[in-house]
Amino acid sequence: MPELPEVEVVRRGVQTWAAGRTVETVTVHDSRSLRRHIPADPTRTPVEDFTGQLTGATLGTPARRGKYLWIPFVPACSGGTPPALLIHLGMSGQVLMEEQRAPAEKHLKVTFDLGPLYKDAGAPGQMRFVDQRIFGHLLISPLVDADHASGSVPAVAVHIAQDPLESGYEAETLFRRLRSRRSGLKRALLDQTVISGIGNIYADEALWLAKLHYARRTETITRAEAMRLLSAVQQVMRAALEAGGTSFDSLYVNVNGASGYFARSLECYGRAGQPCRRCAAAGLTTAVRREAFANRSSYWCPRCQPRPRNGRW
DNA sequence: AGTAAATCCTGCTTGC
DNA sequence: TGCAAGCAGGATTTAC
Repeated sequence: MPELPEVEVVRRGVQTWAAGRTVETVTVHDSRSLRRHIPADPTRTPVEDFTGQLTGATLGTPARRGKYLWIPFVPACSGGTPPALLIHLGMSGQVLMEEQRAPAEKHLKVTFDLGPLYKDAGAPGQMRFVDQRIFGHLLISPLVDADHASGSVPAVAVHIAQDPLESGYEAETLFRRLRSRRSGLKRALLDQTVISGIGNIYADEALWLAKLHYARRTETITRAEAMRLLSAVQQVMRAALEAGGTSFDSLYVNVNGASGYFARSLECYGRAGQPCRRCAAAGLTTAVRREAFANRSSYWCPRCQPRPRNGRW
């Protein structure tokens, strides 16, 4: 559920409340949240290696690409580029700042006890990772230079494409990737190696805004359509970010504990059977439709986003 | 090689 | 009332 805007909200929270602090102790309550952590020391278990590397490390400025969030360790005087703590929220992951005395959440997975935050002595003592469905995960990964990156990215995330809110994102790159692919348009939008940060909800919102059908063949996309789609994606995500990251699903809570996605702002997703708002504004009545798609759902307006008929499947 | 389906996981909702 | 099936979905794994 958390997509780019929600992850960015978490990143900002981490920057405010955790950057510059030292990890004093780490407690792993459920090792499944570390299933993707590969020990740097092969004689250690993932939990031992994870806690060992983190204990005593100082957290730097958090960074993000698409739905991937990572916190580089602050380099020690003795040189070498340190790794980063990578956080992926999956669909139900939360990062919470809590007092140590606060009761454990039902789905608490990892607790980080943090040293003082010098700019704010009242900062909560713990950063917690809570995740009901365990699609999220934490790991420690070395940072490497990616050829298209302005900075460095975790080695485990080098395959992730730039996201549409990165400065200098090239619309032409998206156009070329869509044209060279033989697939449906929404499938391509959800492929994080094509463009990153888009999930099921904002994919439907952006397609609605751009008036494109989700199953439109990517190899027939025109340059103008690709530009229109990218603009729609950026518009939807900027609006979400402005709203503070939203989630009608109470599973998603941002780092400050406030709740998530902005349900009222959704124009299309989840509105099956309800009138398309753009059609309604034009005096027409068209019901939003829902169809099964790749183990989930797609929502679209049959008038605004008609299925292509001219052989462009 | 490139695309698509299957899979992981839990809790809420729906149907019989 | 109770149980079972259905649904939600990000990203990796497996299959074609």
